[in-house]
Amino acid sequence: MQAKRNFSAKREAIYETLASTKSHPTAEWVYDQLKPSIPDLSLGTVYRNLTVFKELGLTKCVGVVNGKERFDADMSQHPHFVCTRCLSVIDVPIKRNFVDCNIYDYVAKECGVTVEDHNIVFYGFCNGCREKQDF
Amino acid sequence: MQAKRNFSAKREAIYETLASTKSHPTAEWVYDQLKPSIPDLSLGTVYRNLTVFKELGLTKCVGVVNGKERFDADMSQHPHFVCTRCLSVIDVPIKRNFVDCNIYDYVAKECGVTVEDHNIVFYGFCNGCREKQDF
DNA sequence: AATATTTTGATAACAATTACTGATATGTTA
DNA sequence: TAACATATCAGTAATTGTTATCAAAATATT
Repeated sequence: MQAKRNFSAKREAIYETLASTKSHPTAEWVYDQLKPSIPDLSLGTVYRNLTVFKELGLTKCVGVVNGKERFDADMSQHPHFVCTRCLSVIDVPIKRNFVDCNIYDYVAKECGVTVEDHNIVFYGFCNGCREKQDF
Repeated sequence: MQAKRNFSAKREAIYETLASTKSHPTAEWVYDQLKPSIPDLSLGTVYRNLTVFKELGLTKCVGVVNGKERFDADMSQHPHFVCTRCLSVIDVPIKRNFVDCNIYDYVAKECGVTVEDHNIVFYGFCNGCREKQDF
């Protein structure tokens, strides 16, 4: 369990909303979730705090889907699947990492760079979308 | 060698610009490259044709870096490295694919989806950026 | 040549995100 | 407690990458 942070009520609410979903939401989705219970919440505040969380290493961006940044509070290294039909983003559960330090070293050597992180995204369509449509 | 396509002069020029660079440029970079030799080129035309190429399967988007879409005419499956300092995008050369059909099957089964494509991106800093700055 | 189709430049529209500003809340110090 | 400094915020304006519109120009077709 993480030590209590002295976040403002709104910052805490934004973080909790992000931490309690696996939907990898957009900033606007977080805003829409909280607006009913926090009527004076501003969309700018959501954006501002998502940036704060990124700086604090509490969240990361899992990519830009259809022009919208998608956020994740699950900082464990795991790939994602993006349904190119409904644009949902799904965690790919892994037993152990697809990508290990050897690959970082390989990329470092091949490209003449220092590797700090990586991101794996699969694309396709989810079963919900297959049922709805014929391909 | 690819058969001659009956592309318009501008479409051809845009494609050639993209095909002859490994910089994974933005739409605007392509525009800036061509503007001197094609003074009446419009930025909209570049965007329009980049979309056409995507539909024709001639190019793909390698991701969105700092809010800008980065394009690649190299359709072979290969990972990319993004320097988070200078935002350059570098091809990672591979002998054989990191990700094979077995992994597609694995993701399909674990997530209940159909996998059509994937994208691997490494992040870090390139040697140029290391030399310029102390970290 | 007459007509249809494609492509284009210029511009406006759009949408996601960021910047700004003054107000409010919170923390600190004495 | 009061006085001050700092952090956070709402509301709005500005910015920016991208897309849509539309009439003109180029090209293809008959």
